[in-house]
Amino acid sequence: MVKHYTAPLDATFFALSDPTRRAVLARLAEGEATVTDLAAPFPMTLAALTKHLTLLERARLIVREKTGRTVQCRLRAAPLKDATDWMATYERFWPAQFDALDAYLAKQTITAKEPACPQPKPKPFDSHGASPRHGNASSGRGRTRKS
Amino acid sequence: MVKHYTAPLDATFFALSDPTRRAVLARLAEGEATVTDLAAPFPMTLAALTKHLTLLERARLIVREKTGRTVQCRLRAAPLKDATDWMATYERFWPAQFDALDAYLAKQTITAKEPACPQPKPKPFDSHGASPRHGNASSGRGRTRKS
DNA sequence: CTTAAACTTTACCATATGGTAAAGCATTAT
DNA sequence: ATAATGCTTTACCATATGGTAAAGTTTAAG
Repeated sequence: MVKHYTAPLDATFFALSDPTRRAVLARLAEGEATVTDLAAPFPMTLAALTKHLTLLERARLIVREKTGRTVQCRLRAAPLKDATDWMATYERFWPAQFDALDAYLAKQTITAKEPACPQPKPKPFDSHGASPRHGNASSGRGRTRKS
Repeated sequence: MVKHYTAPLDATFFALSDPTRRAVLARLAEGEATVTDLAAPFPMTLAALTKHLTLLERARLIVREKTGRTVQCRLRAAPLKDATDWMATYERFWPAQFDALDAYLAKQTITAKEPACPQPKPKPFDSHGASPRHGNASSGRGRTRKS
């Protein structure tokens, strides 16, 4: 019944590939909640949500703890770090951007007289015409409703 | 036949949930390659790999361009930025960590004499070993706090 | 012209999702 | 004791994966 994942990242990325599950994580980021609480916003049965929770738990993104009749769910975001680390490997292929470190170094370069270090300009490999969008990028949070 | 994704992130994360596809991206990070080149390391038919490539293309993580008889595939990592941005929302729930900026500041504080310059690591790609377990210490991106 | 290469497409399969409905099971109210 | 809560589990379905084998298509060689 349960797919055999060859690597933890398989489960992590798969768990994140569903909008309902991402919304559940977003909700849990605000604090633990019961299964019924989590199910409330969605147009699906409790049974369906239980399945999603099982997947999230398998990916170690949440933990469920039964307390009497209810079940408290809590976020466990550690796997997200590994996933982010993996993606960071491809950072130099992203469209141009600035983050805290870039800003920090840029500031150093500008204010400080010393030309810090020759910035390793991310080799433009291709610059794939993608627009140099900056800011957010449609982050999750907004529970993408599926109906 | 093709699943209808409610959001781009669905396709991105799903594409990343398979070790073969992650290995393909790793290979493409070293430069474009033909379908046959990409298929070589895997114990599966070309037809099977074509399916993976179709999924990757659907997620806009690669582009295929037919040149004569062969098809060149190129990486398009832009979607990874959106995915990373989404995960960054949960950074405060990660276990204690150090990223490039932390390391930089720590170094400044501890050995204030060092010629501060976060070296761009050589980027050790796990050659499509399907197990991207490189313990990369989170490369620093992540600080992408919007707002 | 004929054949081989390099892919893609088309059946076909087995399994996992994503859902629902209904039955189970503790636990808590009444 | 009985009924209602809060989940989970068990069929059951439809669809998408992940693969294979075999046929189809271009394009390049001989």
